[in-house]
Amino acid sequence: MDNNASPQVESGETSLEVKPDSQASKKRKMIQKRVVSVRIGENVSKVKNEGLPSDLWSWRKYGQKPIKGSPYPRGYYRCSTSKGCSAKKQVERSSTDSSMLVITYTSTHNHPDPTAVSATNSARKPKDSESETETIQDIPITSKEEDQEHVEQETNNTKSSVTNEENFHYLQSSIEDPFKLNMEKHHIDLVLEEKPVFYAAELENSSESKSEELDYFDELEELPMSSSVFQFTRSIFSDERIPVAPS
DNA sequence: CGGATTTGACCGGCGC
DNA sequence: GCGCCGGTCAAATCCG
Repeated sequence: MDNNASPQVESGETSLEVKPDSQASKKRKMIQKRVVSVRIGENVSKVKNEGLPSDLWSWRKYGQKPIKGSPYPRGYYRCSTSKGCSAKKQVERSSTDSSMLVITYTSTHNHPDPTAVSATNSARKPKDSESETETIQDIPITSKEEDQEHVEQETNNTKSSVTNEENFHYLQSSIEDPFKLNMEKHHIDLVLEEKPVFYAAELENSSESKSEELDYFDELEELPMSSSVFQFTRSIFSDERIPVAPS
């Protein structure tokens, strides 16, 4: 079941994935969302090092639904650390790049970092951060998308600094439809295994976001690697890699 | 036995 | 007004 890349038969939309219309549409109310693109290797099942900085929290999956336009389903996670925590996370796979993970964080935590109390910021727990891995293994990593143009394979090529910049802008501008990126066939040539390739923060002051702002800032503190990520991203442009988070 | 995960159904919003 | 899509809840199941 590897060549089955057309499970979009839930509504009768037998048409191809060529549906460049699901964009420019603001779904519901746009709240503050943070989209983090992470590139993973094929041996993700075993690689359980420090995943995402925000993954320190415990996530409980509360739903999963196939997304139109993507052969991979999207997993919905909720913070299980605290009962009153409204923090949510959405993990989905790239439609063209099965090695690319798109994690969307919504809302914020209402409790202190549980790991920070025991793991601080220099040591991590070799047990958590599995929610990510599980989601990955749940999806067939068999990248046999020859039905289109198998162009995402060459993504490993090094020397697309320009492309990187484009992607960067794209992500920053269109955070609500990262899929467009995939369609662009321009991927970031990263050589990382499980490191955030990109970090975008989108604040939407629709009407009244008073406490939310505080939360947002508070969250920044939760991400000790946020600065590192940025630094890392910049390094990519210089075709240079820096060892993040020493084991 | 408890907690987490899974899968299906239901609801809400938006588009046409 | 109807249909489509995304998101959430709830019950059942599995694992620790």
